[in-house]
Amino acid sequence: MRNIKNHLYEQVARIGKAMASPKRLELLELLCQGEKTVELLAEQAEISVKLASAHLKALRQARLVDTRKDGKYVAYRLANTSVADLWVAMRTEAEERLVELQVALAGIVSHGDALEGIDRDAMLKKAKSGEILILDVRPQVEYDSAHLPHARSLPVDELLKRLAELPQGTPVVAYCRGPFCLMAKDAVNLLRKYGYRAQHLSDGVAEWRAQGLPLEV
Amino acid sequence: MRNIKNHLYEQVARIGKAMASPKRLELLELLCQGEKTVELLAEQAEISVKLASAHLKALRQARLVDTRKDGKYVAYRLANTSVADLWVAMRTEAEERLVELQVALAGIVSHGDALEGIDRDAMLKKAKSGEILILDVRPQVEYDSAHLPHARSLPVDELLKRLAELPQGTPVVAYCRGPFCLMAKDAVNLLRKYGYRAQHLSDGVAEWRAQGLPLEV
DNA sequence: CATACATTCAAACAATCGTTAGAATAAACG
DNA sequence: CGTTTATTCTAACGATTGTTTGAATGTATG
Repeated sequence: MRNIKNHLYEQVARIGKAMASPKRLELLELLCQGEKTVELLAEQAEISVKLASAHLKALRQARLVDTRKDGKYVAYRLANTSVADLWVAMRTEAEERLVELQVALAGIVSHGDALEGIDRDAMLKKAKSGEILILDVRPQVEYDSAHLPHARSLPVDELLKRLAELPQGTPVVAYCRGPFCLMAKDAVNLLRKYGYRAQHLSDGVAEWRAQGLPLEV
Repeated sequence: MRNIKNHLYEQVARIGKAMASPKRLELLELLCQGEKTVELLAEQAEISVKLASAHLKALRQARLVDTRKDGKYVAYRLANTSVADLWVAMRTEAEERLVELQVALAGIVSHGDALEGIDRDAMLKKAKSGEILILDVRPQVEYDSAHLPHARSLPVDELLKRLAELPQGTPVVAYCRGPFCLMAKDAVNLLRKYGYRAQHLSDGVAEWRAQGLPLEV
């Protein structure tokens, strides 16, 4: 009786343990942006390939991610979009409960920089009509994997040299991988320096989807 | 830059770490049933009071639970119902992903015993009209804290001696703390032995609420 | 077939965690 | 005021985890 119960909770704790490491959470968030190789994940999470491999193994043992051999490479992807939802739920809980996190987040976002208390449907409508421009500043491959409706891809690395592509006078809403990703914030800073009206949206595709909103592929 | 990011993920990992221990998960589930003292939690989770206290401390440091001094006792409660939602989300993910858990759960529930693929609104309607009887077999105090609409309290310990209270011929749907709790299953076995038509519902109040369904207090 | 390369495995270390036992608080009650 | 009872703190241990290093696997490509 007690043994059975222990076993049940131990199984759930496997999921918890997999999500109990900051590095693994970062890897999960990266995987929310689409399938990636070990090497790419290691680079983007700024850890060694070996360490990334070890953490990915832990995630795979908890069945949160799956692998696919692609020639020489091993591509990792989320086992299911519900894993992204769980990540978003846990991060949201942390944002609500942990003052330290609130402070840290407040520290990196300047006032007026972020779009808050948004009506997302209204935003989409404006984007559709061209009243605003939604800019996906993540790497192109992540945009290709999935992106917000009506969003245009313009990776933050290329933003400066491709500024001319942007319509003058149209307010820009930039987004990236989510609230912990600083690319959109950087993009907004740069855009403003060049005279654009720009704000960033803290949502990434995972947050968007978790709210039941549509995505484009 | 990297330090900031590390700090952000570390904060979220605090929530993950708190939910990475089977005992703590069991305590969380118990707290989903309402406020409880350390002693009661220790008893119900079948661990020492000291260990319960240590685990509760960890949960409190992750801000998942709050305490309230009640005279001689310290009462713990969930910091918010969203914590229960997170527990349900994580458990659901585990049920979907982990074969070991599926096997274990299948092993404890006999065929035809559980109510599956239910229309919950239809069930409530039947309960309201008296066509079926929803039985809350948890301890009375947990029923008092919150329970399913139209449910009647009849703790499993008292079921045998209070059998007479049940209307003859009305099918019974018993529920308890959730899918990992075996009280409803026990109740169903006992009821059937005495000629009642009975099935158990794997939902507890946390699962019910997580689906956005109403509760009574 | 041999080489290069991506990835994983194995071993090792320090750091952290789960658990128990013993001491310390802190509040109620006689 | 001292005793009892509930809870927490401290210290200690063995077990587990995160990380690095070096070796091993497996797969494309020349």
